[in-house]
Amino acid sequence: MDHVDNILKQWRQERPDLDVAPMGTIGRVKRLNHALMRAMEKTWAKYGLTDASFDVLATLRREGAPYALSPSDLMASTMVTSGTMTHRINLLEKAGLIERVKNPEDGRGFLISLSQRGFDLIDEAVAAHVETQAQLVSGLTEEQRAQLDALLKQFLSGFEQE
Amino acid sequence: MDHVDNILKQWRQERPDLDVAPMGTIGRVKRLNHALMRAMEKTWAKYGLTDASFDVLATLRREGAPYALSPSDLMASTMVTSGTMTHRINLLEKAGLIERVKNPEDGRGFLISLSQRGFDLIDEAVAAHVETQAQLVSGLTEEQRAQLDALLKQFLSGFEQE
DNA sequence: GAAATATATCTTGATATCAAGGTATGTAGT
DNA sequence: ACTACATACCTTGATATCAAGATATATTTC
Repeated sequence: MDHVDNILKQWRQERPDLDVAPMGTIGRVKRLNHALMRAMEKTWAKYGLTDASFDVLATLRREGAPYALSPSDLMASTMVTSGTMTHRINLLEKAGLIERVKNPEDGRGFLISLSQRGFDLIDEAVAAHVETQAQLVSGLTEEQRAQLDALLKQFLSGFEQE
Repeated sequence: MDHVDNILKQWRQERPDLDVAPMGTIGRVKRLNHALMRAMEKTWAKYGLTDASFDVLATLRREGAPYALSPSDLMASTMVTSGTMTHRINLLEKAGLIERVKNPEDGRGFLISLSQRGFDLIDEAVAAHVETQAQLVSGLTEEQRAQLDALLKQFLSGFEQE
């Protein structure tokens, strides 16, 4: 009987006409996401990073050499709007972790490129981050984690690239 | 091969020293939450509500008569800070959907109580919301949804009430 | 090659959130 | 009853986000 079970019980009492089973699943996804984010923020903070800045640096780092993407690519990968991405890039540029360079193939745009400092920082931070994540999933067996993964993937497939 | 699979593939190429399997699971929770929230916001907006305002009104509604809780109770239920809850209550009070009444049992505090308009609105909105949620989980069979539910519950149990 | 349309990015203005700290009331220990 | 501490809520200041719209460059159509 967890928090979400209690919510469903209340609704069944008050509104027996509604089928609230999906609310349980969706509610748990929301609460779980919230708890995971809060936990991961602590690790990011140790490197002076936030969800937002880690996200951008990590996206550039895992892309491989030469560690550069356009703002549009970054937006697509991180699910934020253009205004938000501009803001993130401005902050990271001011911090010297990335650089804006003119896109030689498209005069309208830029490429966002990891600086050496940005590379070094994210390479260290991601190792700590992975360790934190391992800790966070340690309540599940490897088999359960894989099973959860498969279900989440199917659930997500209904929303991506449509 | 979804978006998250691609991220993991990139990391395995660039940082084969890291075990990124947990990142896949956690990443899917994040993306799924994002997609679900965006979809549900559309329904809330039809009733002039947001995630925040729906959350408060629904918490009061499902509590049952007399549909009143203290701000502290609401904070505990909705995982936000006191400043955020004060702000939410101010907005809902201004909209005439809730009322602040002095807590007769504790001079420091208030009770937040659903107004008649608030009750009518949330009662209608929650029906539409449940319908939206049914639509959102329709990509899973009932059995899969129940299985996902069980795994999420176990995952969450490591974070709640500790 | 001119006009119409599409795309890439940035700007603006509004909002929600959080962390930290403030004030008032309640509770416990002596 | 007096002191110390705890609790409940609000205020303040900073930040991240989004939606809508602006500007500049590309691309397509005729």
